[in-house]
Amino acid sequence: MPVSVKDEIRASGKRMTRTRQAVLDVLESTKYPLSPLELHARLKKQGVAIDPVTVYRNLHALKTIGLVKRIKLHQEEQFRYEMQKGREHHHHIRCKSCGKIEDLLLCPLKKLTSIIERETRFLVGDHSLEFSGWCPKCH
Amino acid sequence: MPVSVKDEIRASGKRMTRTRQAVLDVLESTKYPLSPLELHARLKKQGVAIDPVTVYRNLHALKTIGLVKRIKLHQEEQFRYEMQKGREHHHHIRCKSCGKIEDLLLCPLKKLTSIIERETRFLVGDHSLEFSGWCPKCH
DNA sequence: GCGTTATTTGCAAATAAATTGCAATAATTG
DNA sequence: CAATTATTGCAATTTATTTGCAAATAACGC
Repeated sequence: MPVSVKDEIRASGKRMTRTRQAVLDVLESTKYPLSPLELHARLKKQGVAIDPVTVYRNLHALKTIGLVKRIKLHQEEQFRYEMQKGREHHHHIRCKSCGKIEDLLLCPLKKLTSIIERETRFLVGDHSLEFSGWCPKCH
Repeated sequence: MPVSVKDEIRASGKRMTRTRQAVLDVLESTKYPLSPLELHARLKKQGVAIDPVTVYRNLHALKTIGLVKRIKLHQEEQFRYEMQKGREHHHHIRCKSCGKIEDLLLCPLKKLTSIIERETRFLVGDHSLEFSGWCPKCH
């Protein structure tokens, strides 16, 4: 049987709360990574009473468990979060004009790790790749 | 004859000042991108009297002209700046443990633009790629 | 060189994103 | 249902960055 999100939270010693569930629901239903304050704004619009600090803390907690991933797009000032559980490895493209963000499912980098490890003597753990340009509406 | 940095600054209507020169000198002599406050700390250590705000403003101005590039590594909170003029297209690798940053001269992405443009209907302008892992000292 | 003018600088203050302390609240366990 | 421990909200703090404004200083013409 599949391990539910709630099970994973409980297994880590954390609890499933009303606000935590609401944060997860928004992340699950959004197709691109959200900043903590964007996420808070959505909850507010839905009528969910929650303090911005609580959003920050929940995202941090969920990241610690590995349920969500924190990313920073290289033109932006804030962090963004997206669901990690059940999602394929992917990257993003962001419109320089309107800021629209989309997922990219391709990844040309899987074969590259050994080359980089040989060149730099680093042990490679992760990578981030981001494209930017202009979305269909903006060009 | 080659166009000097000072020429480019003058050509844009800006001026070459003592502090601007000092900021450029540090950027030219550093092999990895610096945050504004790191850069300010180096100047201070060198005995250059300069306000942090002036570092910020100079970096902004130099970026506007295209002499320097502003980047954000995806694990970090602050922006970093590096010389752009005369530098090859490159990416970075950052140690998850000590934060050490190195340049990577390879770029496997040049051929990918057309595939992404077809898939997303974005017009691709730029990309950023970053690896993270553990540097030789940290593993 | 000297004065004029527009850019640049330093200081103080303002923003914006994220974090922390603490008392009150709410979710689990027995 | 009571006891324990995680979580929440609020206020305050920290960190990175930006802005307003008066004083300082490059650059240009004479």
